[in-house]
Amino acid sequence: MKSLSPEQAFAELRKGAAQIVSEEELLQKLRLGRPLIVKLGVDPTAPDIHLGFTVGLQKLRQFQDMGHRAVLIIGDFTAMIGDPSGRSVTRPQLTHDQVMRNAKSFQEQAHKILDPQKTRTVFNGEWLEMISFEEVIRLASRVTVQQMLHREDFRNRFEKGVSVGVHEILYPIIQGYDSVKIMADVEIGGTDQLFNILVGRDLQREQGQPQQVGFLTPLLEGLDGVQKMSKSLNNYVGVSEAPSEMFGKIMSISDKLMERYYLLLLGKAPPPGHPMEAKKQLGFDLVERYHSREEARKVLEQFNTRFSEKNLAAADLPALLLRGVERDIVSVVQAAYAQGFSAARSRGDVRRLVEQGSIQWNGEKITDVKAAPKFKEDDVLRLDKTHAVRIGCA
RNA sequence: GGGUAGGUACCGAAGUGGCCAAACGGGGCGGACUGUAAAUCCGCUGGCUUACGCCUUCAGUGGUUCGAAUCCACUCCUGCCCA
Repeated sequence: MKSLSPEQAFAELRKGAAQIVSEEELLQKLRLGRPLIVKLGVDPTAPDIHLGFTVGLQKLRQFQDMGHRAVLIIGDFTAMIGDPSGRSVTRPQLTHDQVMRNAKSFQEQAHKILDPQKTRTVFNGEWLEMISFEEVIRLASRVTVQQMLHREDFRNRFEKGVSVGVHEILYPIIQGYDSVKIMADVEIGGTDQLFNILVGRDLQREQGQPQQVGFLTPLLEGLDGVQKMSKSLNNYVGVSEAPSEMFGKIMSISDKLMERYYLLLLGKAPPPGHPMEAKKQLGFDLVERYHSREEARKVLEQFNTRFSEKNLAAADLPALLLRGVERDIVSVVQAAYAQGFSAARSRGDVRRLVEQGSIQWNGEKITDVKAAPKFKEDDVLRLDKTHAVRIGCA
């Protein structure tokens, strides 16, 4: 990979890009023959990296493999503001403590994709914490309110009468300043980052630096297939999720969405054949990538036993210990969610599940909330479509 | 700072003294049908309770009242217009 000509490298990099600002400039930079400084920023507003963010990370890795210098910027400072991009409401601001906790796990997860040896990680609080207000004003004078209002997210809010905080208006400037600080040649970001990246270019020019190239990757839709994948919408797949969950979430996406995932995550089209088979393959590949081939095999096998053959008895299920649990069905189911899946369900909620026929004991439906089956070891208790437990020694 | 309109459950939005745990829509959850797909149909959607019922909730605090999401006072927050 190292001996690519600039043109070849450019052609490789361009694959999977939504937009490059500008293509000519990127090519020129590649022709310089020196390692480029490639920036990818992330605000550790949540402790998990999800598949959506891996799109940019993978692109960064590609640059890295070509001998360029990857700089991962952890926005410990900016996370406290919250990127307003694409948001219809102001983000909650986080405390420094929360941010630092998130940053740590974030870095670990990013290294699943990046080459840790060759990645420079910096925190933007390093320079932003000591910036003077005078400097801020000077930077702010580079951007106009009109420019900000051209952004769809701000404009929408403005027109709908939803508040837009001044700190949010400052956000792109701060992000742009990061580019100045690390002298970025390229900044990678989702298409929603266009504006922020352009501000970075402005600020660099003002400082007499060469302007960074904006490298925009497509935004990956979340599990709902509509909105972009994000933690706050709870439509994400985290890279450090358990294999079975990761696989399960992939199996639940629509066929249409599967095509997007193939394209953006694996860089290819789904294989021909039954969409379900293609989806299993996708799930397998992703589990293999973020866990191991072994885990992927196991999870696929489990899925086939559990869902394709519907053989709950032979499936690998979390154990439920009944010691100290009231034996009425509602209590048992409630304990099963809590023990097996650390998912709390209220009694009323569980009662509803029972009444609506979701609960099965060894394949037998239980719809009476007053039932108290005589559970014995190895009994299988189905909780809902995707959750079941096996009774353990009591 | 002045004027004015608002703050209701996950979100949007009704309700303006008892019939309100609060219409309706979205989302979510469960079921049927499937391929943990889509579409469709049915049900559920504050907590505790087998149930009668009880408890907590309509920005916050304190009042009025037999009774308040609804009335009054003050406080906090937001939009719009003016300065």
